[in-house]
Amino acid sequence: MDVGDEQGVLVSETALPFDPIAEARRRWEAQGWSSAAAGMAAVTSIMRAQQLLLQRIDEQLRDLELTFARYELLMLLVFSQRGALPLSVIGSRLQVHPTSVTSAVDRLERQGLVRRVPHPTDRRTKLAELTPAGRELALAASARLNDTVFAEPGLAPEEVETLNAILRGLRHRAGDF
Amino acid sequence: MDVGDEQGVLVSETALPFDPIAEARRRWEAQGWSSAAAGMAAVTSIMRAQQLLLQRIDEQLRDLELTFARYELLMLLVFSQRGALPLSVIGSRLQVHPTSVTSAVDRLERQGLVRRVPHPTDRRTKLAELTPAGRELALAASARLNDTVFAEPGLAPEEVETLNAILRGLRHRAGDF
DNA sequence: GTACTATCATAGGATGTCCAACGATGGGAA
DNA sequence: TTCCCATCGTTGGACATCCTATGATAGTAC
Repeated sequence: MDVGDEQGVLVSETALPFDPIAEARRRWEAQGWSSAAAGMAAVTSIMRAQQLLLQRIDEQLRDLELTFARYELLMLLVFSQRGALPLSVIGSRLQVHPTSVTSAVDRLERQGLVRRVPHPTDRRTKLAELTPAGRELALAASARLNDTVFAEPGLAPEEVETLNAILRGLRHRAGDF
Repeated sequence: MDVGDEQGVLVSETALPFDPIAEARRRWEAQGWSSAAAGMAAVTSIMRAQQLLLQRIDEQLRDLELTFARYELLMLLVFSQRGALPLSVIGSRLQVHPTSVTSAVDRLERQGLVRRVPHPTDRRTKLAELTPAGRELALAASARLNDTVFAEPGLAPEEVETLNAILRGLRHRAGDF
């Protein structure tokens, strides 16, 4: 009769009666760590926001048997000229460790969404090449994510742009580009 | 002679000659997905910012044999009245799945930083209780993180507050509190 | 008072991330 | 040419996260 936890638990069952990050910040201040309190709150907020968004995204991708990590890899190939890129280039662009690329390509290959092909001149290098099924699935996943998450991320349009500007600076200073 | 990759690889070796997220946004626009482009950029930026911050934090915690997940759990106990909380409460406060709590407490217990003790009245429940070593290590880790990350997260003070306000709204609307 | 349902913690499995180490290949220096 | 070192991808291991399912206990409904 009542709502319960029909399908996805998704951790979100529990709404706290207060903001846990604001609470942590008050404790930081009370501890005498005032100069770090605001930064602690910001870092923790980013961690939590990432977790929330990732859960929303993965929930949308579940029927398609994709995750955000593999979706990002597919889209990188979709936007590449030949639908194929060296694994090392994929790692640089997605900013993940080489072993993460190997792992993701392993799964995508098992799903028939990607193929490993040799590099034309460098025998050390392998290319991940999109299959027709991979391209099709990537576009279907984009349509769904655009509608359900990206078009309405839970922020006002001007907040979205403010966030983009601030985080662009953070990424730049961290040496991303 | 040159810099190279002395100790930590940390993925960060590769600085791209352009902003990969701005590039993705341009492609979204070109694809006709304009209404979702800004949100896609924001979501991706949050993902990347989280990854960068987590790497900085875990790098600082490595000598202490801690990770951010276990550090957060320890600090939650430090700030609790009795230095002990039910595992279910820990899960609610940290917003993670019950199995993640079990896993983290397992490791902390193996490290001698936490003890499992029975709940006084509810025999289903177990409490994670801080040991003296756990409390001491949590404070040492806080000192280090305050100095190296939280006090200087890579953002101007007013950006930190803007971020906090925007992400507080996001978390609230997602049902966190 | 008994039966149903909810809650608590856990086990097992999947995924993604990192690190350390390895074999194969490429390229530059002596 | 030969040697040294960088680069590329992979394997194996650690950690964190989620999901599904399970057993034990608590609380409620009849």
